[in-house]
Amino acid sequence: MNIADQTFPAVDSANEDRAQAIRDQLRDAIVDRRLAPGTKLSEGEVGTLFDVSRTVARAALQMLSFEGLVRTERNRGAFVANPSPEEARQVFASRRLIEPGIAIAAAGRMTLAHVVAFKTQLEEEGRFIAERGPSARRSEIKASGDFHLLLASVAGNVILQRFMEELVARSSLVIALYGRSGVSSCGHSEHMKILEALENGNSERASALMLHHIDHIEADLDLRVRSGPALRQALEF
Amino acid sequence: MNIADQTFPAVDSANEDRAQAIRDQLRDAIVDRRLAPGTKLSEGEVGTLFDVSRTVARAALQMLSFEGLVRTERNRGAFVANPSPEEARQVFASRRLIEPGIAIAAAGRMTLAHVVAFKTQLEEEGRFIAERGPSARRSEIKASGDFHLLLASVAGNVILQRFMEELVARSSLVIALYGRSGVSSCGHSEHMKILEALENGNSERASALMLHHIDHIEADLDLRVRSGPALRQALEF
DNA sequence: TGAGAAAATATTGCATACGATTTTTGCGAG
DNA sequence: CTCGCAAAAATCGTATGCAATATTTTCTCA
Repeated sequence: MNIADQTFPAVDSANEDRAQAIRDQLRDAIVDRRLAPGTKLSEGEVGTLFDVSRTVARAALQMLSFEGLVRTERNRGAFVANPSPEEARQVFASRRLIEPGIAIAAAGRMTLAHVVAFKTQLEEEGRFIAERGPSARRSEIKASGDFHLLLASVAGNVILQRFMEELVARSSLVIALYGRSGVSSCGHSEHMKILEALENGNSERASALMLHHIDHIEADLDLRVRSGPALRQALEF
Repeated sequence: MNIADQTFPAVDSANEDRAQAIRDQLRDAIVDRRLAPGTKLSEGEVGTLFDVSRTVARAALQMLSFEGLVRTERNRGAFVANPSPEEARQVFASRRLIEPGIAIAAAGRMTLAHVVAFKTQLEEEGRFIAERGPSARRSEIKASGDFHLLLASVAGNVILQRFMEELVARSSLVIALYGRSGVSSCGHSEHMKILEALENGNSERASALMLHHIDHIEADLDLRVRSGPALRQALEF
């Protein structure tokens, strides 16, 4: 249940910015659902948990707020974001607009090292799908997102890479809230097909496959407004 | 004229977050070049200037840092960003990817009110072009960006809208650094043509015009590495 | 017993304090 | 006069304190 313990030792970033390290750990926790949407993240609690003052905890929360992973209300505090169906649609609309282009850019820059990295990534992704249990499930969600982030890094545009980081993180949140089944196994094969197109330098095909892939992910969502979450949300739960 | 007015009431902004207000003012100052790239923005100075403590000044600078408008170095402070030619290319590559899609989305959502807003915007834009003097020049740059932001707000995707806010702001910085001529007068006529296509619901044409428009803006840049700026940058100027 | 008010408690927003790091200044040697 | 180095000043990173706001608990009274 302890968020700090579960994640990396974070030895490397000890020297670096502490707020950023906390941000990263909290983001991981949000993305793979150890922190449920709506959960309150009080400055004091985060601070004591990571053994820093409220000042730096606050900075970390502010970063997450910029990324849309946390919603902050004045004088009330920070909460893990609870994206509405409309927000969910906008997340995927944004991805449909951006990711096909990223796939094209990446196709033109693939090196052997990139191919190896993708293969490693997909292998890990497959391993988590094979495993059972909630922990593997979480790792699977994360790995699935990592495929898209790897692609963005290959594309070589740091601005788009950052946009994708935000979109992938928010997608995880959306899937956590509105996901129907584990589309992931299906997604895995689509990832492999995309890699194949990238390897062949077939940018058009990679782009088209990516578009379909995003459509499939979104199609698995149930974005009808449900009384359950809405009620809970209204009650600030 | 002001996009914020168009979308939110934003009247209680004074009551709201002060850091955000400072962020907005600093961003305006950066975007229309009252603050030159490389200028140091010390927390204390910003704080006294806006009559707040360093805490909130720091928060404002952190926000600008996320948007890529200022670069912060640990233990050294915040500086108005000084984008490299490579960063400049990435900004425009991102815009080429996103804005045609935004134009298509906007074309499908244009209302009469939107058309009126655009007409008002373009009229103002034209007024600044006609005027002379550095002040009008600055207003012209800002107005030109506002056209793109207005389009993004019409598209109705708040995520993409935020991305565009960042990209437009960074573009202003890039144009300030690498702009050759005032392409703006040419840009103005292109804006008008885009609006025409939007009015007619011709989304394909609006999208294509937008792509060319971005190309034209970028074509006006001189992105060759020059000894002057590079040297100055190396010397932390 | 239940509803509403009032007090107690918790949490945030912001300012300030202090050690750490960087930058500038002052000064003497070459 | 310039260079190098040490002291001083400035600036940053972070903790903490206080007032304002929100939340919870308790108490009162119908």
